[in-house]
This record gives sequence, structure tokens and C-alpha cells, in this order.
Amino acid sequence: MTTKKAKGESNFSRRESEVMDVLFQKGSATAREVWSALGETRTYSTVRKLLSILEEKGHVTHETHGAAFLYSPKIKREAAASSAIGRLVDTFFQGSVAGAVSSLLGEKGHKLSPEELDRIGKMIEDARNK
Amino acid sequence: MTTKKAKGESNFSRRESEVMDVLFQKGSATAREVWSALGETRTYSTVRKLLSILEEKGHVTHETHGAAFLYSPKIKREAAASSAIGRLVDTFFQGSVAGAVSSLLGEKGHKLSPEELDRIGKMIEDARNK
DNA sequence: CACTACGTGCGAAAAAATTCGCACTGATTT
DNA sequence: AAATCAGTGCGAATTTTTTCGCACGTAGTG
Repeated sequence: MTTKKAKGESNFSRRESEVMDVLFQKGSATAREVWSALGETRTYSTVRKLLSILEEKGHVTHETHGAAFLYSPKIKREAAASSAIGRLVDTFFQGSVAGAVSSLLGEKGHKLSPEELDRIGKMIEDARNK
Repeated sequence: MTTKKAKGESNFSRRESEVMDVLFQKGSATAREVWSALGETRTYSTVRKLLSILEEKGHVTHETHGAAFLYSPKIKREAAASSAIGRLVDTFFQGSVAGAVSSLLGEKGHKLSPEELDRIGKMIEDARNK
């Protein structure tokens, strides 16, 4: 089983994912914050529109925080993450987790602190004795 | 440094990445094969158009194979993969490879064969003594 | 109060991405 | 040769995305 699109896949358009990224990273943010985070390369108005569309589509919620709206992603970061990473592993590594890890280590390997390596090593251990 | 879009990022549109996925998985394929792989949910004509657009944009090449065109991705699978995985790690795990690996193990952990775990473990070792 | 600074909503223009149909070509089959 | 099948190229209609501008509302300040 290597390919499956079925599920309730998110499926964001270009700009949409840009703002979702910001939201995932910040946890939540006002329209203006998202706008800045995006490099103010578009209009503030544009960003607001995106946000409201995203909300309309059910990917985001807002709550009034003071005067402005504070937006936050509706799906949990983890859900989105594992869904995304799973899909990626499928399409690029034929479902092989090892392959993905290998690429991960190769890419940023030199940046990995010993601590991180330890943590990962421990995770492997845990997975093994289960 | 957690966010960076700069580079020569691929940036595919929805349908475009669908056909790229097929190409990455199969290595190369004719228009008709891509069409089937896509579930024939659109018209064969549509798929061909996508392919030619992709080629025009430089993401794909074709060589005449018998009567039909045999398309294949121009960027190496690895390049595309590590770029994609890197971006994913940045946006969902704040650049933490360990976090990504954790998610990976959690997701498909139960499916991992001891062999795969060993392979991964070995990779960690190698990365450590470097 | 008048003015300024920020926020939201909404409609719609502009640009991109998607989807097809139609014309033509080269084999193959009858 | 005529009919048929499988491919390609290309123009263009449709849909979606993206981007803004304009109208309006609220709070703070001189």
C-alpha cells in the first residue's frame, strides 16, 4: 500500500499553505502578524481575505482577541504533520521510513547536535523493545 | 533559521504535484500510464496537457518511446525529496529532525520491521561518529 | 468633536490553474 | 484503400486562486 489520497486530506492551495504554515509555526496569530510573517509581500487586505477563506473552508477558527481576530489552525499541528509526513514518505520513499530518515540525516546531519542524535537513538531503542 | 522559501523551490500546483508524484513513483511513464495511475478521474487529454505544461516549465522531459512519449522527472527524486522533507521539518517541527523522526516512528512504528529499525539505528551511529 | 490608527466585511477584477475538444498523424487491421 | 486505434499539438472555455479597494465600525487623542 503505497498510494492513497482518499482520507480527509487537507489540500491547500499555494497561498493558503503559506498562511497555514505561519499559523502552525506560531500556533495562532492575528491577520497582521500573519501578514508580517509573510514578508508583507502582498497587501494586508489580501492576507485577511485568505484567512477568512481558510476559515470558511473550515481549516481555521478565530476568536476575538481584544479588537482583532486571533486565528488558529483547526486541525492540530500533529495531525497535519503526520499526515503530511506520511504522504511524503509514500511518494518519495515508497513508504520506507528508513529511507526518509536517511534523507533527513543526510540533509541536516551536520547540524544535528549530539543531544538530538541521542534522542533519536533512544526513540529507535524504544520502538525496538515494543 | 526556521523559515526559508528562497531557493529554487519547485512549487507545484495541485494537479501538477499529482502527476509529479506518479512520475516520481514510477520513475517514468507515458501519458496514458499517468492517466491510469491518477484513477482516470479526468480526461486523458487533460493529463497530457498537464504533462506538457510540466515539461514547458522544465520539471519534466520526454523521449519518444515507440509511438508515445515517455515522460520522466527532470529533477532527481532525491533532490525533490530532501527539499520537500526539509521544508516539512521546518514548518511542522521547527527544524527539529528528532521531532520529525519521532512522528515518523509514531505513525508507522508498528509496521516497522526489525530490519528497518536496525538500518535506522546504524544510520544514527554513523552520523554520531563523524 | 474631528482626526487618526486599526480592524472587519464584501464585491469583484485579474491572474492562474484545470479541463477539454478538435484537427492531424502514423500504424494496424479488415 | 478504408476504417480504426492510439498519440500529439494547440486553442480556448471554465474554474479556482489571488489580490485589492472601498465602505464602515471602534477606540484613543488633542
